[in-house]
Amino acid sequence: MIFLPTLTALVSTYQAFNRYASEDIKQFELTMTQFDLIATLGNQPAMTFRELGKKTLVTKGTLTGVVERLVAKGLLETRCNPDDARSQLVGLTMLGQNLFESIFPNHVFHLEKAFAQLSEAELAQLTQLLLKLKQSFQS
Amino acid sequence: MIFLPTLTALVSTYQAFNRYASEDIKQFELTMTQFDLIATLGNQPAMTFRELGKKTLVTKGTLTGVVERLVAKGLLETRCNPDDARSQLVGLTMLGQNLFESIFPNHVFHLEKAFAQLSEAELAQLTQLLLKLKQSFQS
DNA sequence: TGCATATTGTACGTGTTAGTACTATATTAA
DNA sequence: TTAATATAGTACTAACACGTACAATATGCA
Repeated sequence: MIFLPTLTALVSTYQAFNRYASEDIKQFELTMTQFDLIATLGNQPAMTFRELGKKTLVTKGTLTGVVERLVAKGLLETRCNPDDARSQLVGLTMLGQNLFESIFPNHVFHLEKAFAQLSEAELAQLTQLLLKLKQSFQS
Repeated sequence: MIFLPTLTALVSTYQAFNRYASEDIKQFELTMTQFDLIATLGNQPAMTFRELGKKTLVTKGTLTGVVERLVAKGLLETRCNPDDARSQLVGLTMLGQNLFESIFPNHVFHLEKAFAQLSEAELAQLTQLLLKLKQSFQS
């Protein structure tokens, strides 16, 4: 059970990040997942559900609902994919693009403040150790 | 945005852990959160909702439902707290205790296999860096 | 071509998850 | 002792999250 402190640290840090980021995003009436989609689509050409899900780490079943709500808010729009009739392309509307531009830099700055407490070397090491652990879980 | 790789690593490693652990636990018809409660209550005297929530990092609103389902399965039981009429004590039933004893060691071993890919020094360092980051999010 | 197989996204069910409001009970201090 | 305040747990709502099943479409190969 020597790994228990590490496991607890992983889970509690993830939760702390979620709370920290959520608080900032809440003022825009968006959830974390919704913001993640907006951020991923910002300054990018429209992409398929599959690509969007891969980039945001959101599974396709969840994605349907989240996109639905963002379309209802007028922030996203979908259209048929001319290259594949099974799939659709999702992209920001003008409104979504404007929102992205007005809130994204501030949110990045908010996150930067937290991460800045770690040096670049520490960030690199943390990333490397996390990815090594992730590998272990996937093999 | 130098922190982005670290953030992605944090989120994806957390998700990878969840999948890795869930797969093992699914065979017992339990969810991760349910198992977490069983594991926390194993070999322990009954505790209040508050204590249980604190140890498992589950908020009280969520806890009500999770405990409800475990009581329905006959794995947990609640009783009044003689020291405080507002609260209840939650503990394992005999069935829950038996289940705990039969599955907990195997699950620990399953987790150990993954964490064993990192040395003790790496685990310590990872823990330290994660906690430092967590601190940043909380201040 | 035509069939077997894989992929895309939706529908649906169960179970968290967080937040807010609420009731009941404890605690504190005037 | 009473009034103000804090705490424990429940009720409820909205939104994720994941798995499975499904229909429509693509793709591979015989």
